Order: sequence, then C-alpha cells, then structure tokens
Amino acid sequence: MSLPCGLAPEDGLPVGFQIMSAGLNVSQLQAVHFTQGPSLVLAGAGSGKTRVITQKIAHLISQGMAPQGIAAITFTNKAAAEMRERTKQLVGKLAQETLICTFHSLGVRLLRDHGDALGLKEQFSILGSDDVLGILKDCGGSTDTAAVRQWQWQISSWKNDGLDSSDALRMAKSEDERALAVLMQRYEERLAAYQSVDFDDLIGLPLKLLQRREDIRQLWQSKLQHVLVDEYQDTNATQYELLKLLVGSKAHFTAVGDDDQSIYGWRGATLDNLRKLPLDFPQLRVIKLEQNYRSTSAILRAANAVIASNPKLFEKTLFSELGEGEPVRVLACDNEEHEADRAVARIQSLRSSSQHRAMKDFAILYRANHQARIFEQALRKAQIPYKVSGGQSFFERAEIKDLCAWLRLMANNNDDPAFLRAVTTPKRGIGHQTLAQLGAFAASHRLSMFEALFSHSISAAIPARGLGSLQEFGRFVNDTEFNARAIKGAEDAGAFLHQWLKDLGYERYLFDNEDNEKLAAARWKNVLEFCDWMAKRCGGITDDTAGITTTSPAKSLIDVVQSVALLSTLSGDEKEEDVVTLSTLHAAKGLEWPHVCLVGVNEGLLPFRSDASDDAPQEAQELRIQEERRLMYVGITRAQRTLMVSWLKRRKKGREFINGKPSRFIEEMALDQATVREDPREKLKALRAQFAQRASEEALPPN
DNA sequence: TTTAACAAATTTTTT
DNA sequence: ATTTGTTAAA
Repeated sequence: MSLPCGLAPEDGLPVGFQIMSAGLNVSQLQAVHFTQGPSLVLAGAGSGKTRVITQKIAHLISQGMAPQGIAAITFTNKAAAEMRERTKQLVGKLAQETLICTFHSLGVRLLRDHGDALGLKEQFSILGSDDVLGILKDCGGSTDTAAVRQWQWQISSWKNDGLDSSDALRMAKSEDERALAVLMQRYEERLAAYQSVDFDDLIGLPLKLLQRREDIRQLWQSKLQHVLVDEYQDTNATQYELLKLLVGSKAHFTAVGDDDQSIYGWRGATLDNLRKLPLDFPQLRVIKLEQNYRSTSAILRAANAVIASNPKLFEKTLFSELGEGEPVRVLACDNEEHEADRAVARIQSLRSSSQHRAMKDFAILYRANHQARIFEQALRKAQIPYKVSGGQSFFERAEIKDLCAWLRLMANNNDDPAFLRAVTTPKRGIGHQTLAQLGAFAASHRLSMFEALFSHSISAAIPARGLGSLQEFGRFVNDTEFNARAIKGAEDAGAFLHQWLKDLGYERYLFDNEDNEKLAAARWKNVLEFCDWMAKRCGGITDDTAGITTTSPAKSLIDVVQSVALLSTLSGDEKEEDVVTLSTLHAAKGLEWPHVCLVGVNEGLLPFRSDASDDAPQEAQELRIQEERRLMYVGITRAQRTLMVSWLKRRKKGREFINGKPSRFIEEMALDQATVREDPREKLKALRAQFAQRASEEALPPN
C-alpha cells in the first residue's frame, strides 16, 4: 500500500515507525502524528478509530515518551481490554506500563491513592445501583421502587452535572426538588458514614480532589504526558472537567469521538462537551476520519440518509470503497413471533447459501432487553447457539452478590449494604424486625450497623435473643484468622475461599433454599467459577482488575473484590464462541457483524416513547428523537455486508395488542422502493392465506 | 419474630 | 416470566 503524498515519513524517524504507519490513510496518519497539543479526531463509524488510538500510543512511545506518561481512557472495560490487547501487539510488554482504563477505574485509582484527602479510607466500598436504591428507600422511608428509582435518577443527574446537595437545594425550583435535595443530603451523609461511594462519585470525587489539592493536581499533570479519550461524545460534564484538570494548560490530549454516535444522553453525556472543545481550546486541531472500512455502500447510504435528518455539529460524510453490496432489506412482520421466525429463517438461508457463514457472523439487535426473549425461544427451537449480551451480568447474580457482600464487609465493616446482605445469607435467625431496630439505633447514633453492634448502649435497644445472633455474626466476620488470610493470602486464595465457603455453609444454603435442584447446582457452579476467577486475579501474573493494569506481584482478595462493582463480565472468559449475538443497540456500539438484523423498528419502540415522555417540552422531545435517531444510525452501521430491518404490524404493549407503525427512521433511510418489497416467501404466504380464505368462503353456505 | 408461601405488578438504554 | 411486597404459618 502506498503512503499518502506529502506525509512519507520514512526519513528522520525512529526505527519501527514504518511498520506502524503501514496501512493508515492520510487523515489517520494526521491524527496519529499530531502530538504537540489538543486534538479532536472525529471518527465516523467503522473508520478505524481504535486503530488510530493504539497506533498513536505506539507512535508516542516510539518518539521517546515514557509509557507511564500515556493514559488512554475508555468507557467500558471491554473497550479498555481490547485497546490494551491491540497496543500490546504494537509495542509488546511496554503496553502494560501504559494506563489504559475506564473513566471509572481511573477514578478508583485516584481515590485509593489520595482519598484520605477527602476523608475516605483506602478500603472504601463501591456501591452498585441496587445498593443505592436500598439506601434511598431507607432514607426516604419509601418502599415504592418506581418512585425511588426516580429520585435515584434525579440525584445521579445532579451529580453528573457536578452539583452536590447544597447546590441542588439552592437551585431547587419546586417543593419536590427541595425535598429531594434534602434527601440527597441525607444520602451523602450515609455514604460518608459507610465509607462508600457510588458510580457518580468515582468521577465527582476525583474531580473535587484535583480542584482542591494543587499538589495532587501537579503530580498527575506532570505524570501524564498525553491523554487519549475514547468515545469522547459520551462524556458528561464532570468527566470533561476531570479531563481538563488532568491535562492541565499544556493540553496534550487526543479526544476521539463521533457526534452521530452519542447515545448516552440519558446518563448525563452531553454534546456540549464536543461543542465546547474548540472554544475552550482555540489551538485545537480537528481531524475527520470519513472513510469507512466496515460496510458496503448500500448500508452506508442508508446510514447517512438517516443521520442527515439530525442537525450537524461537524459536517462529515462517510464513504466506503467496499462496493455497492446487497440492498438493505425492510420486512413487515405480523407480530413478534413472526419476526423471530423470519430472523431465524434469514440466518438459516444465508448459512445454507454458497459462502461458509459462521454463527458468529450474525447479530440480532433491538432497542430494549426484554425484546430478546422471543428471539431466544426461536433460536433455541431452531437449535441455533446464541449469546445474549447486555443482559444480566455475571456479577448481578444473587449468589455472586452474596459472596461479594461478605468480602466487602470484611474489607470495610462500615459497608451497610453489604452488612444487610451478608447478615441474612445464610439465614441465621435474624429478620427485618431485628435489623430495623439495629438500623434505627445506628442512624440515631450516627454509626454504621457494624459499629452499632458492639456499641455499649446497644443492649438497651435490641432484645437479647436477636442481639446474640447479631454479635455472633459480627465476630465471625471479624474472625482474625480469616481476615489475615483474606488480606494477605494471595497465593492460596482459591483454597482459602473454598474453606471459607464450607465454614459458611453456603452450598447447603443454596440447595436448601431452592427446590429446583438443577438451578441450585447451576448457582453453585457459578460460585465455584467465581472463586476460580478471584484466585486467578490474586495470582499476580498480569492483573487488570477493573481495567487498571498493575504490575504488583500479588493482590489480596480484598483488593480484588473492591473493584468488582465496576465489572460486568468475567474478563478472560471472552472466548470467541461461534454463536449468534443478541444485543441491545447500546451494547452493540463499537462492535460489527457481517449480517445484522435490526428488529422491532417500530414507532414507539425505536424512537422509544414512554407515557412519561409525552408531556415533556417540545424542545426536549426533539432532542430525545435525535438521540433515538443516532441509535438507529449506530444500529445500521454495525452491519458489514447485509442488513435487514424489520417492524411489527401488531405488537404487544403491556398486556394488550396494538397496531404497529413502522418507525419514521425506515422512511428516512430513503431506500429504493424496489428494495422495500416484501420477502418473496412472505408473498407466497399471503397468497396462500387468500386462497384459503376464498376456499372457506365458498365452502360455507352464504349466510 | 422469622420464614416460607402466595399474590401482584412490571419493562429503555448502563459505568 | 421474573421479581417484589404481603400475608399466613411455624
């Protein structure tokens, strides 16, 4: 492949450079080579963005930059893992020195190192969102899950905008907001008492830290020579502020993103960050990657047509040199079952046609998780292997959460959510009555539940019977021998875990509490798998817990479990299985497949519409639609060779059936009328139905 | 007071 | 269909 004109870099550059530059196009090379200031790389879908980032890391190193001085920040652990892997392929072991992690794990790192400046012990806990839900229910005295979710959501968005409870209180416009701000304050106090942080704090607190402590800020600014941010369009206000403080006035950073793929507005991401970048950094170099290496022209044309209805932040048009390809297919289905059958039929027919198509070449993409179910059934019936991504994560499983709660509690006795879970698994004669009493006592004395347990005045508050079992539990948790082994026992972590499970009687507990023998066995298997995974993590070979690479030789169980809240899948089990993928559109971002079925593309489903969103102001409605449109764009651009888009003529909504309308995005794809025809088999079926009906009409005597 | 059995409600997207 | 809240039994 010939190098682009004017940029032939052979002379005057370090050895190894030519290998690295091989195969990059002009704009990609520009993006890689611009290192002396801030740059924004607008990377269209499939334009080789990960390649640019990894090549840039390699380039910086080859220019003599210390690998430790480079940070690459992503949003998901998966993206971080892939980036580390691909960097390793370019620079070898040096990749381990580079900080390649998610925003959240970077936050963890900052807080573990410097959290004491904010009154946070090193052993703080990270709360998952259902821990948070539980705390808010307790603080707000409500059991209405839906309502509390709303509070949780509002508090989270305040935090994402960089507001704390006093800001919220000051700015509150209604009585409701004031009440919520007060609740938020109570929530903050609780977290402080529990020595715990939530997901949003993992960004907000490090930001606070860098704002307040100049010494720490200096430390990091001099440590980091270049920061690369992946999926920049997904950053929220606090993440942007954090980035600015990390890079300092030198502003050596590379933001890589695509405004057309911004689909996380609902969790605080804002395109303002993209808009503001050229204003905040006038010397910003903007580079566009417009050549797509993934999809055929037919697919890309549909994608461009859809996104054309959105206002443009930066003008850019993707093009492909992979040829026209198969036309995009649109399919109208009678109902969900029919749609699932059609998707299965499509997979089967493509597989039986000339080329050898693997199962892993296919993906079925949908808007919401619950849509997966019907496709699972159909695939199972057809004996097609599949995996569901973006469903329930391994660490969400009850049995895994049980174990994590135990370990968390050992690490941080003040972790009340962990306490509440551990104290009742297995059942030890302690019920909500006793726990409510303990909780009330703890709250009134501003203690965590564990502290309250051994407080001297506790016996007055709780009947002796319950207190006895509680304190026995407390002693077991703090069993010195166990703790010592958990904290240092790195090499025999596996053996320790098994011993501990036995002492706990966890296996018996699982089987006693589940009358379905098989299910209990599956759970137990999960537990064992989890233990193996933990043990491996503690082994100290190469460790990348929560996306942070550390070279420390051995880690304790406690260290490992503290980052589990950030993980969703057991990393390392990413074995390439030859199976069909079922995925939400959100979880599909960054991935690609030769053949994609985009299903349930209905008005109300793909531009998603909830009853609540109806009475939102006009402008907000429009922004919502734009984000849904980007979601459609993401879906279309996942496909390499063929794309089928289907919609439902009748669909279930809640309990009853309603008539379905094709999504407005289907029309926006501006396909040739000829391609929007129904599948030939579909026609045949319709004909048959007509025939049958006519026959029955004839058979029946008129009236 | 605890636990197990039973009834009812509920679905956007996720670090 | 799964999961949460309520009620009844132990």
